[in-house]
Amino acid sequence: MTSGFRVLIVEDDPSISRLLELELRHRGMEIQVAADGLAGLTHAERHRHDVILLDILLPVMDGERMLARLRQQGVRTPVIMLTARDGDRDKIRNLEAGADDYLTKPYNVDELVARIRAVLRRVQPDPVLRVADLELNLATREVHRDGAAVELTAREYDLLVFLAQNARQVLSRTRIIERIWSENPDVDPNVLDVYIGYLRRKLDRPGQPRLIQTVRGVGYTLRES
Amino acid sequence: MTSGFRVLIVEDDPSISRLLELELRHRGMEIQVAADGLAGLTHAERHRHDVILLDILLPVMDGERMLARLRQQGVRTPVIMLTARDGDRDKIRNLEAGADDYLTKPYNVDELVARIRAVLRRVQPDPVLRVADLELNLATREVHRDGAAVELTAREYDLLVFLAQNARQVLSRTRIIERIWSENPDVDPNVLDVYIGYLRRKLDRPGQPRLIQTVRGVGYTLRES
DNA sequence: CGTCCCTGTAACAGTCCTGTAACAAACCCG
DNA sequence: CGGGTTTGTTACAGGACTGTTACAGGGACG
Repeated sequence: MTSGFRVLIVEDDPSISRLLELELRHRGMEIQVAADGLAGLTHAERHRHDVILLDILLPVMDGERMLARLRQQGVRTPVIMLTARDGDRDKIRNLEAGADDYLTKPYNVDELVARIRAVLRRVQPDPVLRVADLELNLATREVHRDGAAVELTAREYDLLVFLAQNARQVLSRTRIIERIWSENPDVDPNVLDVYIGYLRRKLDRPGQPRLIQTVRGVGYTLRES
Repeated sequence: MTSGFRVLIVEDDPSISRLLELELRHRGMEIQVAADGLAGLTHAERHRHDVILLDILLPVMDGERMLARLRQQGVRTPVIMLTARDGDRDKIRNLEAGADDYLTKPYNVDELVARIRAVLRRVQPDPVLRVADLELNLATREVHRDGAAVELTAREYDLLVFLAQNARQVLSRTRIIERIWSENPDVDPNVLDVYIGYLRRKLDRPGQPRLIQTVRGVGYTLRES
């Protein structure tokens, strides 16, 4: 599977980019789209992608120049060129500019996916939930805060996952308790405060902003600032 | 976290729609079913759904036409196409008509649920209430005035939301108190003035027009000028 | 069968919100 | 202009809500 991969599509024809977007998203990838070379460059600099699909013919800044700039700035994200042209000369130029592969029109989606996989040649990453500098590996149940491993008990972990899955949302005390203590829905509600306390003690280092915020009279929320 | 979502299924084969209905309802979603495109269109126009599952092959009006009409009328509800066909041509056409994802037969319910969640996650922006330069994020309970974050207590927030939900309307003092102090309906009515004062102190910067207006002898109203 | 650690309860401490009260200001109307 | 009514402001005490710690029971595991 290819799920979890972040793909940047730089393509000015919406009917093509939209199709690619849908297809790749359908296969579980996260997609961003840029409609010209400059926007693509900005995107690529600001975010980390696993692969970039780059059309040659683009307004504002063409694919070749964009690629050249990108490499010049040390961005090594693999690039697959999308092109109508099929001449050897162009292929050579693209590869010299730092492309990793290319695909000629008309695009066959299955072939494209195969090439993406080939280019990545990476193991499927575990599903990871990230909020600020918190990382929850949902496959291994490992937890890291600011790179440091954190050991959690089952209850603590479930609670943290629920908070992280609803990051930024304010979750009411009752909703959290219903969800995390569903086997025994009328536990002493104070147990929630206790476990929030456990999590804070394990997650927050003095000096860092505290990750779990109290919203007095309502509940709790997990957020950055 | 799919509970509470409203799903419209447009599918003419009862054995399929019934199965989907049971499965999704079992997961806590609210289901409506329409058996042809025209009925589906009517449903979709009359009610608000969180996602529409749309079969391509339908009597009376096929899925593509229904989708096109829907989009034409400005309905932006996410649509997942259910289809037996798997050709690129069809995909392109659906995409252009405004579909958000698709699923090919035979349907796997878990996959369908995953796609529903994905679509909801992608599409659903936080519900935000805007009045003039005031922004209330009802999901995160964040409040901004003219871009600046404002910290409110629970009572203050509830009061402001009520005012904002009825912006421009003049709300009588009794109505506000009945609503916001419903647990204890015979508080000293002065408490309302006090809390209006708190809100003004936090929301208004000297120089800005004051957001909450007094309507003497009646109550208060939230409006622009 | 024993140990260890997780879990939930309980009791207490601390914080911050809330509503009251008293007074000041603004407004209305004669 | 002046009295009366309505609204605004401030200070404050009580209390609701949250945080913390200690501990007993019980389950998992060897």
